[in-house]
Amino acid sequence: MRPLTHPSIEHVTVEGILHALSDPVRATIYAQLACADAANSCSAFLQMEDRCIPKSTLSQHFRALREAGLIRSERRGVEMLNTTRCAEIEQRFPGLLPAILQAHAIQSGQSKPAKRKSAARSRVG
Amino acid sequence: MRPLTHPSIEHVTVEGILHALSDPVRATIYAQLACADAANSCSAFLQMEDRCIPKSTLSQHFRALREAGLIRSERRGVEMLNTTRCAEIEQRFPGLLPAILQAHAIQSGQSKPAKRKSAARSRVG
DNA sequence: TCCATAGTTCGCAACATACGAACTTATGAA
DNA sequence: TTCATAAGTTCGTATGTTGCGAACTATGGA
Repeated sequence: MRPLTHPSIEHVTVEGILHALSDPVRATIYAQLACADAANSCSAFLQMEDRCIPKSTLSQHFRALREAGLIRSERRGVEMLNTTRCAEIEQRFPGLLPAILQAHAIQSGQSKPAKRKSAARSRVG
Repeated sequence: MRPLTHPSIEHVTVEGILHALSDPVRATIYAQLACADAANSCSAFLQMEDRCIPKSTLSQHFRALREAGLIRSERRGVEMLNTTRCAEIEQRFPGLLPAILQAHAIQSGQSKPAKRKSAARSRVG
């Protein structure tokens, strides 16, 4: 079992970030991590939106996010705590992650402003 | 030969956009189209940054961009004119494309601010 | 018509992904 | 220590995706 590897922020690439987040499962995981207060374990995502993800697949997804530089994972006893590297990436690629997260929110309809009197494409931003 | 198909803006997805732009060749093509005044033909990209792209590969890349909703292509005589659908996408996913393009620019070192008085994190990437 | 140019499609090899099975690591109980 | 359990990882394989040369289609001109 090789140890967890995290790229330094210098080695994080735009292509890597986009590719990692172009998968709907990974995008969902990342979005949840991004808006979570505390770190999340992997197994918190075994069931997502009425869908079951196999453990092995989930492991690969976390590795993809980790190797893209999007999250940081550390072993904590028997489980793993995952946190986003938002701040670092924001510094390197300002505005990139917020824009992607917001786009995902818009697409999934989470960003409806609760009241839409004139349907004027009012989004979260 | 099937006719060119363009998804309606409603069917454009974030995942599709991210996946399309996660390829460095496509990202470069898109960036060039985005900052071009006039529409570009496909063959304008047969040679990019000291690298030759086969015609068939280029065709696939353009199809990928088209089907992701990123560009619009129309036959113009013997060639094809490609333009970005920036405005539509900006309306649907505000800020997404500018952020991605800027991130690519930062990564490729194109976005050095011309003056960097304190050498503040000004690395090529 | 024939020819040249600009792109597309086909076919195959190489690479990537999903997932069950088997494995490693950590923790607690006997 | 040994067994059991839980959380993740790695392996093997079936299935998808991608890159590219060869053959094809469509348009315009002589």
